[in-house]
Amino acid sequence: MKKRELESIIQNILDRLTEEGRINGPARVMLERPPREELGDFSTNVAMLLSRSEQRPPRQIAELIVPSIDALECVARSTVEGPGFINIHLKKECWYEVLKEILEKKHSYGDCPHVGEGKKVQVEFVSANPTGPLHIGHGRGAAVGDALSNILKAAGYDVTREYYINDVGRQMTILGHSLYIRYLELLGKDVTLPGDHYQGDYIRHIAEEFLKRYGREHAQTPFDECRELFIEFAKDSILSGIKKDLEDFGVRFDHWFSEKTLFERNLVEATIEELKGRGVVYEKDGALWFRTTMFGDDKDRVLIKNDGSTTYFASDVAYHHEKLRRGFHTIVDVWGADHHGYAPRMRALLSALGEDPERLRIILIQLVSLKRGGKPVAMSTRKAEFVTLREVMDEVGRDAARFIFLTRKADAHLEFDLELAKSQAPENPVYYVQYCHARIMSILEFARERGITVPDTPSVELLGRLELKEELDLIKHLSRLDEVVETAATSLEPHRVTFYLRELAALFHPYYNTHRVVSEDKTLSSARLILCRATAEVVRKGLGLLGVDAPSRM
RNA sequence: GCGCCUGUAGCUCAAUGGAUAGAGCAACUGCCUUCUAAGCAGUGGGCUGGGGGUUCGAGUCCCUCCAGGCGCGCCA
Repeated sequence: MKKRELESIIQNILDRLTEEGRINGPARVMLERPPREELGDFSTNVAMLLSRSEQRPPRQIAELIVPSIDALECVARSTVEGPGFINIHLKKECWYEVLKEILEKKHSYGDCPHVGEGKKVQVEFVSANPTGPLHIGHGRGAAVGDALSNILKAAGYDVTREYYINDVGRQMTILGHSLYIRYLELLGKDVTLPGDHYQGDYIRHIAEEFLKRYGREHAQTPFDECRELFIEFAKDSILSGIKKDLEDFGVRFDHWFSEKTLFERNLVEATIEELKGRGVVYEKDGALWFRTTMFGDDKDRVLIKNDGSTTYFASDVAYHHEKLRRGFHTIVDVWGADHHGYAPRMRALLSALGEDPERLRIILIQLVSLKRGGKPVAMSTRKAEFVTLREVMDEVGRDAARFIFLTRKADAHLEFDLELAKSQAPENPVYYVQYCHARIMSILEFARERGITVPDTPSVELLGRLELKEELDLIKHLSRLDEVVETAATSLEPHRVTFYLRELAALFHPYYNTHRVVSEDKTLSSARLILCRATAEVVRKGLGLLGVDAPSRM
């Protein structure tokens, strides 16, 4: 029995009672889980919600509803408790169908296509400037954005993953010039890298590549005559490094959107014209302003500076206009938390264009504080002392890194301890869940060797052998996967899946420890193997949503 | 000064406005001749930063104060 299913059954009961005039209704039935298991499998507060309009105490209303619920096929009993909760205990036979469903649907179990209904959603994440390698903070953004994309897809959305490349502007010039200086340095010239340039060693490495490709060809060329060459070379080199890092991290984007193309296609200009047409821009002090204060922003924002160049914000405006034009129902932007101040002006843009600002959903990724054996690791982007995603991946492994990034809400600070993440000790959370899967695979292998079969379409009699409380608890938890996917998708909170998986593993491990799956009792073994298979299926599915492998052996 | 975020067990964090607020780690005590001990069983741990309000009901919503973080450029 699935929550959603029972919900609609009980909704029908209330609609009928309303029709019959026994209550004034209408009421929306929402099922929830009681805090303690003695209180039943599900509960509803509908009587309490009706109390006001009915002018009666909630318990009285509840008593009126309960008989109809009690009469349902799958209900063992339902009771009124506390201030007016209706608690529902289901018959255990109703839970077995969950196992059948899992074995039938396999990898698609847990999907809930009715949530997204195929609506187009774009998730833009990472979008780090192509001026240096990805650091650990980008890694968190990548893990969150990618897992969220997986979850949205499972929830029935048509998802596009996009990376926005800031490949124009002053910092690109500085990047190119940094490479130029390092190149001259390699040629033995007496040059120094200005303080506002990129200091990292990676520029030196790029300079070596440049030297290999072009030799001494540009030893005498003034920067102004070869800037594009240096900029492009540095950018391409860094970008391909970023792509490689992300690929190794298990993240693949559908689109790499270049800011430069916005200008090439005149989209920045066109968007500004559109805003002009809507009467939300004005000139002041020689600059062109977007009146974002009309839509809840603190102050108006400049689009075109008094020197005639456009601002970074102007590009963003054009980019988001373009996102809307591409027909995305919802646009998800994953930003570093330090950019939170940009939210009001971006929402203002949607409002100004006559769109519902709710179509833009912003996820803020809080800082990762890196530790090593409990001691903080200093990070400063300026000095290029930061720890790169590559280093973290190499040291702790992809799975551990991704899983740990997803153990917290995105907007909560995350403490990432390198020692802990790479340790193969119990305190490492990723192994707890993966081990559950590996363990089950091993049990299935063991059973196979003994010739014990696991039917694909088990009979109810066979499943009826699963009578232990631990077994029913496991099944009930397995039944919740689609609820978790739905909530994670609508709230844009992938960490919910992580918590769900930990709970699932926490039900399986003790079960394994106290009861033998494979025993002399052939039918019982068979039934338990089905439960194991279903559990493994759900673990694999859940880890897959997080982008983490489910190993068969550990 | 203004705005946003955070404040929950010793530490790191959970908890669609629901009932007696939960995990993990750390601490302590046990369990491998068995389908994987990367596991399990047990023990302690709390005025959810303070105060007010909204309502049947608040960790959750509103106001206020306190503490911490971040943001407040014709920078990118």
